[in-house]
Amino acid sequence: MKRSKSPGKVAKMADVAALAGVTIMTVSRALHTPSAVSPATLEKVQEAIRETGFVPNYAARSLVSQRSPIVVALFPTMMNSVFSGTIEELSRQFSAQGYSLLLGETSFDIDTEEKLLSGFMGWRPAAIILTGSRHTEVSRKMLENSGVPVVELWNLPRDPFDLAVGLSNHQAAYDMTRSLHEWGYRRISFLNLNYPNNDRSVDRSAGYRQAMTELGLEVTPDMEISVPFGLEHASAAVQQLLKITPKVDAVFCSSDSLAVGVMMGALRAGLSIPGDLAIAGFGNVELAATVVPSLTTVDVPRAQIGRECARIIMERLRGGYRGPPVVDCGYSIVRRESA
Amino acid sequence: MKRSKSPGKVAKMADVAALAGVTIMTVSRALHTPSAVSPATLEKVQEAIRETGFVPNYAARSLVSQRSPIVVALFPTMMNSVFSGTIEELSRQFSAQGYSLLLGETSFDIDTEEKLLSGFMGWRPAAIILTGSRHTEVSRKMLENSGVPVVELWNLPRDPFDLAVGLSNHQAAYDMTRSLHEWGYRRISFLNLNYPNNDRSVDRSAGYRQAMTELGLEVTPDMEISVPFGLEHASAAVQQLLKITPKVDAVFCSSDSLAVGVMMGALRAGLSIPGDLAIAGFGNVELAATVVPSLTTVDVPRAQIGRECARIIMERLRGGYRGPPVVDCGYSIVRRESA
DNA sequence: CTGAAAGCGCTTACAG
DNA sequence: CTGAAAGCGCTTACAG
Repeated sequence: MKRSKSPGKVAKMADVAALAGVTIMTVSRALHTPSAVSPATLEKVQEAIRETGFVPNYAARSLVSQRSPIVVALFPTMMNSVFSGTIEELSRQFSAQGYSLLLGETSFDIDTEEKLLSGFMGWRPAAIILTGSRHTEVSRKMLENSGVPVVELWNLPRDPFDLAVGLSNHQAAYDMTRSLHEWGYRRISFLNLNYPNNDRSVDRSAGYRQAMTELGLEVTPDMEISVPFGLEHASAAVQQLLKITPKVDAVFCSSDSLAVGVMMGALRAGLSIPGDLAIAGFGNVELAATVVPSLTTVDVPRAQIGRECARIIMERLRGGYRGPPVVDCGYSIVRRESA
Repeated sequence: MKRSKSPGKVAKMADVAALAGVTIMTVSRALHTPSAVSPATLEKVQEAIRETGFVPNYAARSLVSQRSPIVVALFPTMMNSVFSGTIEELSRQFSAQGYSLLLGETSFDIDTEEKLLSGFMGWRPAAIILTGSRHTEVSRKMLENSGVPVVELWNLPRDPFDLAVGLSNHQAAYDMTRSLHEWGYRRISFLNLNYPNNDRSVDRSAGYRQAMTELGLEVTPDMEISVPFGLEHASAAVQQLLKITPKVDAVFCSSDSLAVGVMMGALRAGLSIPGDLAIAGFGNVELAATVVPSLTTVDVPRAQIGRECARIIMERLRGGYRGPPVVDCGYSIVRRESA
């Protein structure tokens, strides 16, 4: 082990100041407003910082300045490239502004969300980003007490807690269902995730149903199938799809992950796609364009959602966000081979 | 907006103490050593905490206690379910111990790693988790100065910076190459990621080469192909594979993501798998078992890596890790339809 | 079982 | 352009 264990010798501002022959005030200024320090002094201080390897202590800084460079962001899962795209962008944007992202994974569960939130609250985050708009009462209380900007992602809530950035899941699902109809499919089934507090799922289901009703297409109870998150569940759902009578000719999946699972299950069952069964997804993840057959899906601007979210938070923190509380990033239908 | 903007009214310990009619010392004790407080007082304090919605300020706590409940973890990408599995487990383990994970994404770049590290250092993390064992000089300096446990994941470095948890990528690639040979393949190509500082890639390539040499199989320069991260690049690599003469009968990919990309490119080119081209991956992500044809791959115990990492860090922090600095979590060859 | 004092490492105002 | 003082919200020792 080449490590020289050296506990306690982490440089603090006083060490830098001593080395540079100034007070800590000057070091602090050299860090924050270098223009307010004479060039010669600045040089000395910077040299001392280099030599000591000094990194300011954020705990001390945020305690006294009453501002925290932390933004909390909670997502249902990180195993999904739909969310990863947004996370990546959020991370990039906030890093550039000097903030760190404290990420949490709720597993689609609002009680887990509450637990994570109460743990993260101790950091007095500058802003809080959540997925969806269903939260426990305790969570709402904490968010309210915090007094910081709260952004709900991925949907357009009628009554946002504070701010929201996303798309109309209802409208997108409605459009995709109508598109499938336009492309000639009539017996359209809907495959969903079975998490009750997932407002995206609920809205997509409603959009699907509204379109089906308007189109005069029947939706029997067996046509709406719900499964847990995970490829194998989606793949297994093909057996349920095959039992529906009369036979369905298309399945619209609430996520690309579900759609790929179904596609693989269908291929394995010897079905031809889209001949025997058309498949549509939601999200337009990287795999959707690559898989064979390529996946028809709803493109969600995940990077843009992250960007807009970061933007309105920064504007709010600087005191002046005057835009609408709910930002619509839109979506688009992408037709490929699977439907 | 139902939000009652209420800046500055976040409860602190003094508010709780006042409400409960005790001093902040007693509140602090009620939080940390409830058994040291009389039942009646404890009850009063807990009631006051509930009423005020008090959450302790971690900045203040960690400043005075000189310990931070933050663990920094840097990964090349979060878009990869191989890493997500480890991240999930790390997050679970550390949450249970009262630590928060500060996650960063290096994009396979050690300069980005350095930048993230210097930003996160200000939190005086309790431990630092990195992927791989190539780091810049500046990073090494910072890690050394920090004096905290550093764990390098995903490989078994001969000379770890401090601690390491992973598997032998060299050995695993060697085994897979020999397995492919055993299964009858002779012209085995290797598809890699083209990031120079990715020690996993380098080791896998070396393992492949060693096996090929031992088996007396030729490796011409065109048989080792490198592409950037991203499905489309892997898919496009099929064109290069087809140009190799004499024809290759198998391609061993340095990750499942690459393998799935190649598989899709091959299917699209009308090749039959494994008849025209056998494919093997590395990682055993969820998709590997589901995709058609299912993917032969190297199973990497990603959750176990996270668990072991958390375990040795916690033991070290409690003063007594006496195990080996490098923990081998092993791997296994999983044969499926693609080879 | 409870409390008074000191102080963690910085930044914020205010002087000079 | 530089510095002396106060204090952020807690925990750590030490008294009682």
